[in-house]
Amino acid sequence: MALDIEKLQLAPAYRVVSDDLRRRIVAGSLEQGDILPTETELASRFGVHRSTIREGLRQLEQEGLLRRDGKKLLVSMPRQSDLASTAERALRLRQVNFRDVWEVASALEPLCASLAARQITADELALLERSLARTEAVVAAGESPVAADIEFLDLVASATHNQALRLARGPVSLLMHAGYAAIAPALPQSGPRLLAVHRQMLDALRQRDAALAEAIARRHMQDYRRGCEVAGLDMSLPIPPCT
Amino acid sequence: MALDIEKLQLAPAYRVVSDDLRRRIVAGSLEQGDILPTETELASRFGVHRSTIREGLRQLEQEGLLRRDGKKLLVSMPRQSDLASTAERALRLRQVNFRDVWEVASALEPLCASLAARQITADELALLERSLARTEAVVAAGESPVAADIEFLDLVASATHNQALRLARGPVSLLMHAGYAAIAPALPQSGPRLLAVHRQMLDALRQRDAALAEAIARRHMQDYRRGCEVAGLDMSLPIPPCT
Amino acid sequence: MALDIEKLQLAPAYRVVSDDLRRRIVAGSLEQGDILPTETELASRFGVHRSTIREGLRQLEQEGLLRRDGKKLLVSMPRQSDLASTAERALRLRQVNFRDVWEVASALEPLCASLAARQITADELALLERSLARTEAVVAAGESPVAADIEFLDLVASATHNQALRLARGPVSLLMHAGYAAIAPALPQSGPRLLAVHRQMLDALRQRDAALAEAIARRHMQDYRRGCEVAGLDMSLPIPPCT
Amino acid sequence: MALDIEKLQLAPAYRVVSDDLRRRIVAGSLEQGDILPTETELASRFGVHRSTIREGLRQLEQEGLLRRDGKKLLVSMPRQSDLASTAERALRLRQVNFRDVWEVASALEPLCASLAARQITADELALLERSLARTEAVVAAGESPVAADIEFLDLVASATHNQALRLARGPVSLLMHAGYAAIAPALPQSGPRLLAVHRQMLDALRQRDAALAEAIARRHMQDYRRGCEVAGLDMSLPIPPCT
DNA sequence: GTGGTCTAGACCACT
DNA sequence: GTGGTCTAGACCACG
Repeated sequence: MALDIEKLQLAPAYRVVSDDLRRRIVAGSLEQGDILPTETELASRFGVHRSTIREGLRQLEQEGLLRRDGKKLLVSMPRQSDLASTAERALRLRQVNFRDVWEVASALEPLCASLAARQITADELALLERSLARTEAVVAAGESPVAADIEFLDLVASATHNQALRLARGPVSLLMHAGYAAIAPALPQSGPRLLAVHRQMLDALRQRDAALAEAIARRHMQDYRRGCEVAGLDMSLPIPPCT
Repeated sequence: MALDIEKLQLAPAYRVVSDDLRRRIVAGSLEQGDILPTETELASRFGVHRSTIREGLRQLEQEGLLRRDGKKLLVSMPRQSDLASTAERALRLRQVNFRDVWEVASALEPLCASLAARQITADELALLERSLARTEAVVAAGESPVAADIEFLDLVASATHNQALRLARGPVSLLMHAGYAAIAPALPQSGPRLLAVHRQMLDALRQRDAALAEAIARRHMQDYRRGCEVAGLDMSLPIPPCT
Repeated sequence: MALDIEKLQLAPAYRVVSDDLRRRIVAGSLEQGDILPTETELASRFGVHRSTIREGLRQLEQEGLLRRDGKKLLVSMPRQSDLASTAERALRLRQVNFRDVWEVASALEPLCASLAARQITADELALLERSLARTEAVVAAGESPVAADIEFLDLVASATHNQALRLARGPVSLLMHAGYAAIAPALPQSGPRLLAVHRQMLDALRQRDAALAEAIARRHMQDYRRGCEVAGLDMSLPIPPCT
Repeated sequence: MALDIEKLQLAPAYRVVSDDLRRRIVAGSLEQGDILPTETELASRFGVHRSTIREGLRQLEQEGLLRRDGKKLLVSMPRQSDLASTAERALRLRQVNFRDVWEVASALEPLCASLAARQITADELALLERSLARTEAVVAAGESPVAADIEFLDLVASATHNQALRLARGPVSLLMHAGYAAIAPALPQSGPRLLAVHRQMLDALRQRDAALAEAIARRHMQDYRRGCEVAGLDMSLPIPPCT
């Protein structure tokens, strides 16, 4: 009597559902923008209860592969911003400090600038110009230029057309934002200084001058560090957990 | 009779639960490794149904703040590897190409090397030595050195003690891995070459020579690009969606 | 977007276990008398908890495919007697009456006798002789001959080598037993009368005289009915639920 | 000091539960169709864990005294069909052959017919008429009349109002069905022939002619045997173990 | 919220 | 050590 018994592996129904749909999305048999059948329909197709379907869909939504638009359930790409905020939260929890973030940003932002100078389109230049105009208004009004800087840098990053780069700098950008917001009030000059940098960067990009753009970005990052020193901020301090 | 009725809390009960627990975790009153009470216990403490508790816990699990070990529910930090694999999947779906990934890696890996040279501990050096020994065995056996390279670089990244950097390079590392695996079979010299780089890097780190380590990392990244050329791989090709 | 989704079929682990083992038994890869591994061993082989194994084994035990002998778990055939007692209980619950049982017995016992006369072996004849001897002792002692009659008739039924017949008459025999036991005390002659019938039957079987054996069985059944009349028993009364 | 110690209660808790409930059912304090409290409720009433309750309930379910309808647990009688299928499986495992089954059926079906002729009600006659009409349609369509024959004979058996008889013939009927299904395709005349027998039987029952009904049933059984001969089926072959 | 299922671990009795 | 029993708690699917 030789019993050759295999180990059982039992996947719960909701995981079978989510795995099946994920496979179809990744494999391309469900394309971005496709509308899924109703939950009831899916329930009857899979032969399980609607709750089970919902449990599976929940997972895919959180992965960003599905998105709800009104009542419709659309196949979608995970949004860079969703991933960024998740990562940002994780980093804050791990008590990442300003210096760590700054170090990474110092590597990525010049790369962004350099690549953007090579890849940027006219449309993207126009977007940057509009952003610059808004920044001028903000600075003229004496308001905090932090949000404006973030917007500008995000646009530059977009202009690289490098998804991996955008994804990598996403959370770093958010955290730099937080750090900058902490010191900006103590630096009355930060607004005009920022504005000048943005103008130089836009010029460099217009001229497709990658080396110049990169140098400006590098200087911009140095400004941050100098700002911290001037403001008396210890870069070893962790960025506080938000929320 | 004047009824002063409070505005209804529109936050669903499960969100109250998850927010409360998240606050305790973030505030440190629940520490990493702590075991939560049973769901039943939580349900009675919060005065809600167990299903509600479960819904709240689910949210925290997906945030990575809770982790199940067997039946136990422990407080935990989000794992870098989880975030990395999610991000990796997203990038593959967006059909990121080898060049994009390589560009980012070329910025981050030298930074890793440089910082690691300054921050690495004796223990971490020992880990790298063991990794190198394994790589030697793998290369001697003529097996693929891809996994060994990944392991080595991950250890270097850990030695920076920079969470932001580790998180940013996580998905990039996974994708480089995939790209390297695609070309390695066509490059019989890649094993010995890799081994030499690892040895040089370990030496540089031992000597705390940041500039040298950075230079080696830069050269390592150049090797990748040259490998692609030799293997005839078009770096504009998207990395295929896995799984 | 054509979604061709298969219905999920999720078998619980304990059913996978029982189905797997049942298949092996029915297919013959586990033979009657084989000893199964311990529950703990099975649990580790299947990769599930012992409780899950027990749940699966329970099913097979109740089907009669497994039997416990001390600590050992043996592969076995379902026993006719188990099925009979289950059926007997069901019939009592449904308040089956003496007449119903008698009617069925009147059809089956003569058939038993007839077939036994054709199929009986020497060994079986010997068993019947020993049974007859015990009956003589019982009757001589003035004890109740009910059990003796049951034993004799069961032996005759066995001698038909017809499993379907044995199974069909099983519960009927048990209930006749109960009915007979109710009236026997009121019939002092029943012992000797029974003994005479057994002797005649044994003779008929020895001579392989199917017609005679059948006639004797028929008469035997008539004796039961007459006994009821003599004892003043209303055959429409239900046989009481036992236990 | 005299210690009078009672024998320990060796009955396990789950058995106390099942015995208690069985007693209530058999005694009638729980009637057929009554709904039991939830398992949780029973657990708290008996003061044991839910698993223990479940163990007890399982026993009663397998005895057929309880039945689940959706989530409800109702008191019920054991179903003849459950017992029949268990017995059928046992017989197949024991490799019962066609002849054995046929022999028993030859004794029981005529008895059914005879008793039914005496006991049948107007309602039951109407059911038989409807069954006959369906059979006519099936035969006219050239489909297999096997299921129709089973239905008709089961209705006749029901009309005897003899539970013992119905229970005894249950598994035999199932196995005859299997045997008939095996040969029916080879007998193009079997449909019309069957239809004629059903019509005659219905007439005999309408006229309450027990002797005629019995004779028709006897002939019907002979038809089966002849069918086997015509189809070239060896009646000594075992009916194969199903599933 | 209910039942079905699974895991985990414990204690006892046998042996 | 093995099986029998019991408790506890958790996950899952359904409604």
